[in-house]
Amino acid sequence: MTSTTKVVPDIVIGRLPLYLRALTYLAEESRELTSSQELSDRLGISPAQIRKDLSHFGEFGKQGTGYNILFLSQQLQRILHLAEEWEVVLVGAGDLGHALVHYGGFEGRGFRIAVVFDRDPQKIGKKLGESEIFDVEAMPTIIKDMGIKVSIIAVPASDAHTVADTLIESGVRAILNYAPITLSVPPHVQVQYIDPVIHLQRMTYYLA
Amino acid sequence: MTSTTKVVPDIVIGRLPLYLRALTYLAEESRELTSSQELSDRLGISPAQIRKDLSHFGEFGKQGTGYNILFLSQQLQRILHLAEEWEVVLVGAGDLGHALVHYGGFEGRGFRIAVVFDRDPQKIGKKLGESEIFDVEAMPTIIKDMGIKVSIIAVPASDAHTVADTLIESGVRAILNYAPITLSVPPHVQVQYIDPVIHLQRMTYYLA
DNA sequence: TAGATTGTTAATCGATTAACAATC
DNA sequence: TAGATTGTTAATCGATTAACAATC
Repeated sequence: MTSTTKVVPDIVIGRLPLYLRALTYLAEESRELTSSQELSDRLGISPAQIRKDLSHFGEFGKQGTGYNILFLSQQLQRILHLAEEWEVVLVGAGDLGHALVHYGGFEGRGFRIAVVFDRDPQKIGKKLGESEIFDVEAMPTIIKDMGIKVSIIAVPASDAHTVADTLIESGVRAILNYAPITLSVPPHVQVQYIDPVIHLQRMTYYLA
Repeated sequence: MTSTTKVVPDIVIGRLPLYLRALTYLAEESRELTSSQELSDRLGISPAQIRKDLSHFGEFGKQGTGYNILFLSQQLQRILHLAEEWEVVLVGAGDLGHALVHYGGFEGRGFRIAVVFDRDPQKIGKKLGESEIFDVEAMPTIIKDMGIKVSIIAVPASDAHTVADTLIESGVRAILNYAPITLSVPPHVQVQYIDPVIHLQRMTYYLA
């Protein structure tokens, strides 16, 4: 019998970034303390669940007082491995790629788009954000050299799986996939999906 | 005692668009039939769960044979209210707004960005996609006139809640929110969120 | 001290899975 | 008929919630 390491449920992990985001807004309001009740009001997640989620990782609050906002933020950043900034590789320099590079929301939240690839010769060599656009052919070399572990796929669906395979063989361990396909990846690789149509279709079910 | 209408769990509704997307790819391969096992292989959702999910809405397959791809697609489109195309209002004509308008992925999947708003006088009056960019001040009038029910928020976080409130008072019932804040909305309004950083932070937890 | 709020336990609730009769 | 696969039931598994002792 091997030891059964108590794993924190993935659904709990998925809520931690929401807690962190809410805490960041509270900190901007120059607040010092908060409570599971206040976080609940802001996030629509029950106070009991917030306390239970946090309890998987330690004791971060004080009875009668609540949570110190900066302290809890720091702890969540540590738990989520956001103490240092992750360099991100972006594949796809189309409209979406441009929007992502010019998006200010990565800064201060743990990520920086450090290198961009595309396969279009018209785009290769041009500057995009802090990076030049490189040929996808150069992906394995450059990604390995830079030691990049986090990626964003913003290419058409037809190219996405090939790109994912190349990213993985280049050492990438996390993929944020904007292409509307499910990727098949080995267990050590994390994948998250963003497909706006999936979200819209989920809502229209509830419309008369 | 009021009658307890058996409600289909929201988590089930959330998977239906994935089934529909997979079926669309199968149809493009000119296939006629599929099975819960094949959908499982493509989606990473168990065959039992797929069958159970579908059983909430009727019997769409044949024992020993499986599911007719076009028939099941049609049924899912009907269930999700995608038989007709929804006109969508986009608020925010920045980089993200441009990317969304030029994104080809809405067509044929039930949505069309029919009107765009921004508050920047430099942008108002210019063309974006099939719409002119209108002043956000005109939102209530135009949205009510057009009878639009579905929206996308692509403005900075600081403006997002005001925009959401205006959308709701204009009759919108579904909001896809790209701003990194949780919205507080009445129960008859659906909200879905897209924040790439949340997805990235969820993955880095698993990276050494 | 009185009031507030945590961390945790146990109960409840809900979702997933396994298994199989029905049947194409 | 033999093989395949659905739809459904019951069992299992896991997540959420309620409640409260501990304590700031």
